[in-house]
Amino acid sequence: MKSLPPEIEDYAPESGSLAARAAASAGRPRYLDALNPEQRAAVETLDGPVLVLAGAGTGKTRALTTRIAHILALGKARAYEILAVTFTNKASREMRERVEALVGEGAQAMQWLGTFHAISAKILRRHAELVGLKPNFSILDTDDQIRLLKQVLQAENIDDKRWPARALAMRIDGWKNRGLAPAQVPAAEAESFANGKGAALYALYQERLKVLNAVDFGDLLMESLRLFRENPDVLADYQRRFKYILVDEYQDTNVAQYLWLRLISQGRRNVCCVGDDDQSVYGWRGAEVENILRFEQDFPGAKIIRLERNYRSTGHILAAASHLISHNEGRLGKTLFTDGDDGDKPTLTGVWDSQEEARAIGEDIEQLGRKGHSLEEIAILVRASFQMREFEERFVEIGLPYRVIGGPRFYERLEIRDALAYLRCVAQPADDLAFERIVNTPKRGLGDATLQLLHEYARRERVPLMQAARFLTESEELKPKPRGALRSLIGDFDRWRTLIDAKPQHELAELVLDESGYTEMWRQDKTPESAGRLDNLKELVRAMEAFPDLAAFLEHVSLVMEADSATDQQQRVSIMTLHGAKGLEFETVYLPGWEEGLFPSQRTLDEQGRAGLEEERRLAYVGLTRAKRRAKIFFASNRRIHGLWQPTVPSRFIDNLPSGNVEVVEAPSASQYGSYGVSRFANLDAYDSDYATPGWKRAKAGADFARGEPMRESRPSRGKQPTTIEGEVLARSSAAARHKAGARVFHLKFGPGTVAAVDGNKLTVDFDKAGRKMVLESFVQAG
DNA sequence: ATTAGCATCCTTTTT
DNA sequence: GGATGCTAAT
Repeated sequence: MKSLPPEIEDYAPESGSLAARAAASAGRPRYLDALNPEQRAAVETLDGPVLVLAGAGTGKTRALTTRIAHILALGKARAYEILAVTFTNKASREMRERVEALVGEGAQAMQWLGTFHAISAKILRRHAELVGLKPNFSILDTDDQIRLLKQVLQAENIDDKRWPARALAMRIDGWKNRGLAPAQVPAAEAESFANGKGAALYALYQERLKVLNAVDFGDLLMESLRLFRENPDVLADYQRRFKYILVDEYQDTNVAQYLWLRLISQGRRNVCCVGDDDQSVYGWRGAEVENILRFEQDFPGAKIIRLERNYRSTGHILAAASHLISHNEGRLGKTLFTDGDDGDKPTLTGVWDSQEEARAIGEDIEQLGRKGHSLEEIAILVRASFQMREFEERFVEIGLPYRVIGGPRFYERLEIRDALAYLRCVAQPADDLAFERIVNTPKRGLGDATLQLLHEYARRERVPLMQAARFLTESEELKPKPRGALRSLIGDFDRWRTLIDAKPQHELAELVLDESGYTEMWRQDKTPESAGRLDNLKELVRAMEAFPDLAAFLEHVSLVMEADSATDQQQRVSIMTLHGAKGLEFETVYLPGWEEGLFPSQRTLDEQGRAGLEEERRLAYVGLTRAKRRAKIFFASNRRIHGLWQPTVPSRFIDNLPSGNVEVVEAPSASQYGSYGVSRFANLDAYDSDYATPGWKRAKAGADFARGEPMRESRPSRGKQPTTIEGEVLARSSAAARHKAGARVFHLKFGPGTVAAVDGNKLTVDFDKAGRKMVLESFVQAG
């Protein structure tokens, strides 16, 4: 077996060393003074499994980073003997920075600090051959993954209209999240795709990945799991190596990650997981709250430490958030408290539509700005990214500087992906997906026909496309023109490849992009974006300088798809999704779009039922607890969905707020826009009554009425709701109860039709005019 | 082989 | 209302 490199360059005092003893004898180290008793327990309880339940704003990261510093200071382990896993790149960067702040350069040696995916990739590269890969395997992103699946579907003659590659990708991801190899997929689920071919397609896809010497995100976990299971000696080595293991955001781990962690921690069992069950918001991508709820069973003898003292928010905000989240069942339960002021009550404002919402929030922010508040301390947190546009448009109009966080990412841009495909072809000649992407970009006269030929040959001879191309240019099978183009392309790649070791990677990249004609292509392009694209390419080349070599850069790119080089000094308001806001805090937080269907998301409700509702509520909790001093909730009575204006109903989460801690506020200068919708809420007396007052109900009924077709079948009438949870309607329109085969329905776009089949929330409908379509149940009304 | 025009899908959330 | 992917026309 392959032994691990020695890493002797890292220094940390041996446990018995002078330095360690000096530190110990100096009494309590200074960094412990900054902690409260619970945090200190989280830091000092080093041996055995520990679960730290850290509520929002309770100093979780501080506890975690101090714990690392403590381990290092006591000499219990060296930096490279600590495994510290986070969920996002953002979190691991922050952790590294903060450990560095505590222990200085020592943090540099934390080479096992990173995301589950990054660490898995690192391990996998060291032992690639044991799982049938070469050490330079490519990591495919979602886009590549779908393109590959498309090919698999095509090869199997499966209609990818009826069975879209995207849907298959989601299923496969789901299986991988649950740690299921193709053979382990439950029969019932395997059946459910393409008439029972689900698992078989999964298996074929895995085969293709191996041929391509590639893995997808899920494989990073799956393959390292397999590596550990099939090679106990390798596993034992890592078990021995990691003297202390820390896991951040434990509530977000999926089954595969849990299994991975359990394997790797069985050695010394010094595992410390930090998390908050109330902030578990990634269930949709396989996170299992159960993991954290079950911790004590999984790690017998575990100590549980609760951090409940909140340092972030004022009293009313905390009260509102706590009351909201108390509507969830299945919590471990924490009671956050603060010694601080009550502060301002969170506000609740109703507006006519989403445009007025943007207008009102824009004005409110301007007002704060005039009062001297920093825009950096203001954020707008939305449920879904399409909500952002309205704010952007409005803010551009009024000249309010803003920044969208988590928007289209640098490495997802077309030109960047193309450039990377070139580099991947240079570094990893077997990377067919990359090759395919750029064979004809810029245009070289290598179209479908040529590619078809390449594919045939590659398939027959079981070689990568690049090699197929090489052979074909030497035969007579190609017409002269494509043959020449292909030959010169191959020649280029061969030449570039000889330069890998001769030139710094950023210079090589520049050369490749120029010689391939790629930059020229954009220079010729006259569309308005082309200049920006060229800038991005320059930026890419510049970013490469910081890496030791091309391979290291490509690794970084596949795993850390982000780049925020915007280093301007101007203050900006942040616009981001609620998911993206997790872990952040702001003085003032705007929470727009609290409407049924949008938040909670109808889709989540339809697909996940009660678990989905609770997750949405946790998201609301996350949103509220981001606010330090001001939280401002908005809901609109009308919103444009799929280009059509639809009346909306205030979110049930508004009913979950404690009326005593919330203030109902009229939108600033709303009347000038003739918004009669607002006044209803202004009249609502929220002080001495709950929201379930006659006034509130009237307000809601008003929204119903605005729907135009008063109380028709478009919504289930009160009283015979399909599913009820804690007195709440789960799904405003649950398919099962509403439409049966044969029923007449009406669809806004397709018109009247007859239901042919029902599949969960999807209906197959024979429309009178539009023919047979599969539509979401929520888009049709009984008709 | 390339392009323009048309149809269709969609809209969570991310490693 | 918008992007993406396909078909049909050049």
